[in-house]
Amino acid sequence: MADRATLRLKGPYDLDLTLKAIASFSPQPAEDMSTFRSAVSIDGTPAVVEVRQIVKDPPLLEVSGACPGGVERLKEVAEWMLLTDLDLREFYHTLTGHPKFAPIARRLNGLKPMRSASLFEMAVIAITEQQISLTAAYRIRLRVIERFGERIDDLWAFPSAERLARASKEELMAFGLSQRKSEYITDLASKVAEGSMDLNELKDMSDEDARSSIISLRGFGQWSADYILIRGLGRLDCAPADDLGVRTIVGEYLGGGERMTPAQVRTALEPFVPFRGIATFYLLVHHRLGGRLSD
DNA sequence: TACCAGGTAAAAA
DNA sequence: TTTTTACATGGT
Repeated sequence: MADRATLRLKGPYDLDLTLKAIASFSPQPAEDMSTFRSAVSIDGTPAVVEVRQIVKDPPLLEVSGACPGGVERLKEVAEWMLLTDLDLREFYHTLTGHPKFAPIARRLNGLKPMRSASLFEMAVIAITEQQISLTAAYRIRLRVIERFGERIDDLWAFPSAERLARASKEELMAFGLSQRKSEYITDLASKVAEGSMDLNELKDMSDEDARSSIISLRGFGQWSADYILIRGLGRLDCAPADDLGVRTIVGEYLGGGERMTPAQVRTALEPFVPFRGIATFYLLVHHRLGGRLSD
C-alpha cells in the first residue's frame, strides 16, 4: 500500500533515457528501465522510493513508496537524486551549433545526471573506485553492502557511517579493499558518525570550498573531490580532468582521438563553462550507449 | 601470464 | 621540491 505524489518539471526530461544511461555505467544493469527504484535512508530508517514518468512532455513524474515520514519525504529524496530543479534548456542553448555536441545533445534530449542519496555513500564509492576498474570496485562494494547494509524488499540500503565505523580494518580487507582504502573508509565513517565531519555542509558550499573540504580528508585527492562534486552533489561544472575515462572520451570527441593529458582536458573543456561536468557526462553516455547519432 | 583499469599517500631521490 | 612506489580485484 504505497502513497503517491506527483512532480512537475521545468524543461525536458526523459527518465527512461536517464535510467538507461546510468545503467550503462554499471556492470550489472537493472532489468526494468522504466521505473527508478532505490533503497534510501530516511532519518536512519530504510525505505524504498519509486519514480515513474507518467507524461513525457511536459514532464510529469509519480513518486511512490511507504515511508514513516510520508511520501513527501520520498518526494524530497527523488527531487534531490533526479535533479528535478535543473532546467536543461540553458545547457542545450550553450551547445547550439557546436559541430560535435549539438547532435549528441539532440540524441540525448532529456538526459540528466543522477545524484547519490547520501554523500557518505558517494564518498565511499569514490574510494573504492580509485585506481581499479569500475567492475572490480563494484564487486568489492557488493560484498561490503551485503555484509553491513540493510535489506529492504529486493534492494540493499547502503551501510550507515555508524555501522562502517564499527567495522575493523581486517573485516574490510577481507572484501578485497586494500589496507589503505580500508583505513580511508573507517576514518571517514568515524568522523561522520561522531559528527566531526558533516558531509551535508558541502551542499551549501561553492565548488572550490567543497573541493578543499573533501581534499582535507585523508584518502581523497583531486580526482575524488571532483568525482563527488559531480556525482554526489550534481555540480554541473565539475569534471575530474585527471580521470582516465574523461581523458579518453574528451580526447576522442574534442581532440585528435588520442587520450589527453589532464592539462589538455582542462583546455578542451574551457568553452563549456559553466557546464563542463554535464558536458563530459553527455560524452560518456553517448559513447556508452553506442556512440552513433542515427537512432 | 602480464597488464591495465575512471588514484593516493608515503617513501625516496 | 619532484619523482617513484605499493596497493587490491577483475577482465582480457
